[in-house]
Parts: sequence; C-alpha cells; structure tokens
Amino acid sequence: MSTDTTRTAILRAAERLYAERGFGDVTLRDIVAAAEVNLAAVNYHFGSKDELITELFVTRSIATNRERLNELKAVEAAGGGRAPVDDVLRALVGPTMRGCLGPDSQRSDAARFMIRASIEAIPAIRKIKTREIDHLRKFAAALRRSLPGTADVEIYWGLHFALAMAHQTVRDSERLLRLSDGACDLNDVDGAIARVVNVAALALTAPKPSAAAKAPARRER
Amino acid sequence: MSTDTTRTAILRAAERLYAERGFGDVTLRDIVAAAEVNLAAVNYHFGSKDELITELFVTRSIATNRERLNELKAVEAAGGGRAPVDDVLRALVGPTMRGCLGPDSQRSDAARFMIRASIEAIPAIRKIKTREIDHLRKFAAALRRSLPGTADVEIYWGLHFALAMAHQTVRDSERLLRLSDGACDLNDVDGAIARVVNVAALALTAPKPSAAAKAPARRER
DNA sequence: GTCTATATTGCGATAGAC
DNA sequence: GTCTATCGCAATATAGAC
Repeated sequence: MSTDTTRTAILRAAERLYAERGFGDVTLRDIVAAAEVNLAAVNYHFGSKDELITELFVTRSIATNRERLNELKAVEAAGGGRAPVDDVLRALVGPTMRGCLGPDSQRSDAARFMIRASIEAIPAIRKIKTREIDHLRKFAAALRRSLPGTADVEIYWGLHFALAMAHQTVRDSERLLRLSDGACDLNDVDGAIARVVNVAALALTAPKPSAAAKAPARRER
Repeated sequence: MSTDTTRTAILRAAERLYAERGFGDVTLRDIVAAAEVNLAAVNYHFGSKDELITELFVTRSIATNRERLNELKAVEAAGGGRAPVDDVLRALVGPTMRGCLGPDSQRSDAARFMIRASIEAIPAIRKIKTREIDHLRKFAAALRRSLPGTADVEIYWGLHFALAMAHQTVRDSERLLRLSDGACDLNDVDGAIARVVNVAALALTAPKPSAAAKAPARRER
C-alpha cells in the first residue's frame, strides 16, 4: 500500500487537470509535474495515457452508478417498491450535480472529469458507454413503476431530457450565470437539482400535445 | 472568385472533419488530404490552424444567429409583436436541431461543427461567446413579451433548459436511440423539436413548487 | 519502483523554388 | 497561389542505470 503513493498521486493530479482543461490539452508532463513524480512513472503504472484515462473513467463510473442506485434503492424502499417520480429523477441527477456544483473539491474533480469524459471521444470510453445504457434501464424501470400507464417512449425522452439539463447545467454554468447577470444562483445546488427534477417530471407527467400540434406548417425563410 | 476554390475546399473539408472528430483529433494534414490541396495552402490562406477554426466559427455563428432571429421576427410579426412561447422557443432551437438531425449533409456539418465549437474550448472561441449572450438576451426579451409577469430568473432557466435539451439531443442522439431500442425516432426532426419546445414551455409556464419543496431533507448515504 | 536519458513520432509552421 | 522540403518543437513511450 505504501508504494501506491506515486500511483495515487498520478491519478489525483490527472483527474484534476483533465477536469479543468480536458484530455487534449493536458500532457503527461503536466500530470507528472502536478503530482511531483517522474515522467516514466505514468507508463510504468498505467502503460499509456489512454489506459490512465480509462482507469480513471471506469473507477469513477462505477462509483457514480453505485451512488445513484443507492439513492434509487432508498427512495423505492421508502415507498414500498414504488417511488415518486421526483425522487427517482433526483437519484439520477443528484449525484452528478452535487458533485460538480458542490464545495468538495475532490468530488468536484471527479464529477467534472466524468463530464469531460462524456464529451471528448476517447475510443476506450465509447466502449464502456454500453454499460451506461444498462444502468439507465434500471431508472427507466423505476419510472415505469412510478408511472404505470406511461408509454416507454415518454419515459426514455424524460430520462434523456433530465440528463441533458443536468449535464448542461454543470458543464456550462457560466453562460447561464452571465445571461442572468448572476441572478440564477448555482451555488444553491439543491435548488438547481430541484429545477431539473421538476422540469423533467413535468415532461413525464404533463399531458402531451396532439400529434397535429407536433408538426406545424414550417414557415418559409 | 475562381482562385477561391482552394480556400473553399479547405473550409468545407475542415468543417466536415471537425464536426465528425473534434478539433483535437483533426490535424492540418488530415484536412489538406480531404480537401486534396497542399499543406502549405492552409497557412497561406488562414495563417494558422486556430485562425481557420475561428473563421469557420464566426461565419457559422453569424448564419445561425441570423436564421434564429429571422424566425423570431416572423413569429412576432405574425402575432403583432408578441409571439406564443412555443414559437419563440422553436425559433431558438429549430435551426440547430433541423441542421443536425436533418438530411442536408452540408447543413449537418455546419450544425455539428457548431456543437463541437460550443464544447471544446478554443481560446479564440471563448472570446466570441460573449456575442452569444447578447444574442440570447433578444430571446429573453421576446419571452418577456410572451409571458408578462414571469420572473426574469424563470425565463433564463427556461432558455437554459431549452438549449440544454436541444444540444444534448443532437450531440448524443445515439444514447437515446440505444436506450429506447430505436423507439425514439430522431428522424422525425419536427417531432423532436416539438418535444424540446413543449418541455421548455412547460418549464416556463407551469406553476413552480414551493421553496420548501426545493430543498428536501437530504437522505443519508 | 524510480530515475535519467533518449528514441521516435507527428505536429504546426515556414522558406524558397516555380 | 501553389508546390516541395524542412525546421523546430512537444508529445508519448521506452531502455537501462540505480
């Protein structure tokens, strides 16, 4: 365990730098400088830059998914196997949003790293994304229990929109902040989560407009 | 005009490749190979890789904003200066979504390029983003006319969520497609736009939960 | 396990002939 | 304007001493 200090220092430094600046802009030299270890140590411990990124991603992905499922399990147990829609959605978007917007810096690095990973297309990561689909199916199933009678398509769109709003909120909070001149308070993490959950729940429960209204005559340009 | 063929070929090839693979993974050598021009031509016509990207971004940014504003102007004129919320939102998200999901490949390259540009942090682009804020203020103003009495903060969050959903839908349509086993039809562009517009409109018009409901007691982990 | 030193590759950019 | 050839640099990765 004592010789893991170098390895751990590399992982922590890499996660922080990748979260801040993305994969393309961070070199192994940047990482070893931040971790105060030798350049060769990275290849010794991880084999290559891509394998380092993959290890980070897999570790964090498992942790995030577990956190989400724990919350889901808790709210479903509290409701006798059927949780309110809001609680299911909060279990989905809460961990990431609290991680990115909250004060804990190491959680923040981890969450922001995951956002980067979901955006920048590292080949190894694309493969792992299949697991994310399976993970989301568990939330689809929970929503089916919460909303019996709702079409599956609506549930998928609801999950999609919930993740879209959560993701964008943590990824580009600056635009919202500047647009609103600071009036939209992103330090209020629970408030932001509640907004995302509320809108996603509306998407899932509000009556749908008729099909005719979905494709209005397109205006000329 | 005839000597612009090289320049134009570079721009088109660069836009397509950047749209497909992102800025970091596409080299000037990739671009000149696709455009079937000489390597030195890029630096002759544009000065540097960053200036090439900037030129593409500025051009497309202006075009997208003009398209959005034209649609906004049309729907506001049709309503005597006050357009329905749905129409304002459709003017905002329609151009990008039609561009990315629609069949026209050149429009698709352009729209997907813009998505890339909004994600990957090229310094020159970050500067231009200030203009995007000003652009969004026009839509905030239109929504204020559509929804008198709605708090500004709600309008900003509504715009934020509308863009988030539109953006994610075109950026990661694959996840939704796989999650739904193809049941969520993204070839129905107008249907997808209607869904985004509908949910964003709900976010803007539905009554808000009380403040107490926004910060429920956090469950232990 | 950790270091120094280096091999190797590929990048953006440029000089200079045509 | 377009080409060939090449510079200078920074990247990942590795070999081999300790």
